[in-house]
Amino acid sequence: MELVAEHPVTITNPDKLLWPEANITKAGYIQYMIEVSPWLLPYLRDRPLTLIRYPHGVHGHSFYQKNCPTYAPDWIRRVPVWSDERKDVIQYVVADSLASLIWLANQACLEFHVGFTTLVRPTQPDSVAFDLDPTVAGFEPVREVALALHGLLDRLNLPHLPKTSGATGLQVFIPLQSGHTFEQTRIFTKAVAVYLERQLPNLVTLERLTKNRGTKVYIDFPQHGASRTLIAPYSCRATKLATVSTPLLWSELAAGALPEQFTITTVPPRLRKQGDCMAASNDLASLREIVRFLD
DNA sequence: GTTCTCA
DNA sequence: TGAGAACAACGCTAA
DNA sequence: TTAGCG
Ligand SMILES: [Mn+2]
Ligand SMILES: [Mn+2]
Repeated sequence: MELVAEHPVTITNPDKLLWPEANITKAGYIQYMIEVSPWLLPYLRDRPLTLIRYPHGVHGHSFYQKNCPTYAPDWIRRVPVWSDERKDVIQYVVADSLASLIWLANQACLEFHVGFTTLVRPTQPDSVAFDLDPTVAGFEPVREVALALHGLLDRLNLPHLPKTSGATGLQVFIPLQSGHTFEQTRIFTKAVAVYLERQLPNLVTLERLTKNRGTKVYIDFPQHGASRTLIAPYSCRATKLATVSTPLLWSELAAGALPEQFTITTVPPRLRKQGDCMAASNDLASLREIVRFLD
């Protein structure tokens, strides 16, 4: 089976079930990519990809892939990035077209993870994210912590919005003006996390050891770092329900939205009807004043 | 999913 | 001819 | 330094 976008792509095993419980085949996954590409591609632009591949579906063996396979067609964009530890360059894939998305989907890349910088300004984070991870099943504590964080960021007059991770937690993003450093964002994220832990001691933990977290929500503020990544907005997750990392309105979160409501099936019609609430706001934050005060 | 290597 | 392996890796932070 | 984490 062959699909033609900017380039022709041969689809192998289009009927293979990648998400059996959700009844999503590879062809269905590619259809999702085609439908959401206008909203997904902007979040992948100029960002080296960390991919997670599931060649035999979400229940099969998986592996991370950073280096672009040598057999990829030459129109797949590769960007060399030096890796200190490996003492070599990694040829990262950067998705710059629908055809790239389709080719990666055929490779069973189910998850697309990206960092906080782009190739345009590789040392400057263009957003801050608070990663809220529940320790035990149940979304209500996550919602409660997120809404408290919302109140705080509102009082600081910083633009921000939530997105489901597609797994069990939530991320709160602050889009930044250009010119910030990771040193500044580290000071800020840590101060906010410590503040929330004090404000909600029964609900929030900053404890690194899982066994010491009890049933609290872990504010994973170290996840905001130079070489760290988070699931990209509108990327699928390798979950039973084929959930999607989905930006939400605060009103939706306050009204009881749940991560499992946003899936490969529900997200395309949502985007067609309501558009992308993350793209809708173009307000950028400056942390300079707050960081100067904290420092 | 695809390629490569070793039986 | 076919089975099996490889396909990432690092900063953070507490101890 | 390393251990444990994501
Ligand atoms: Mn998370
Ligand atoms: Mn996390």
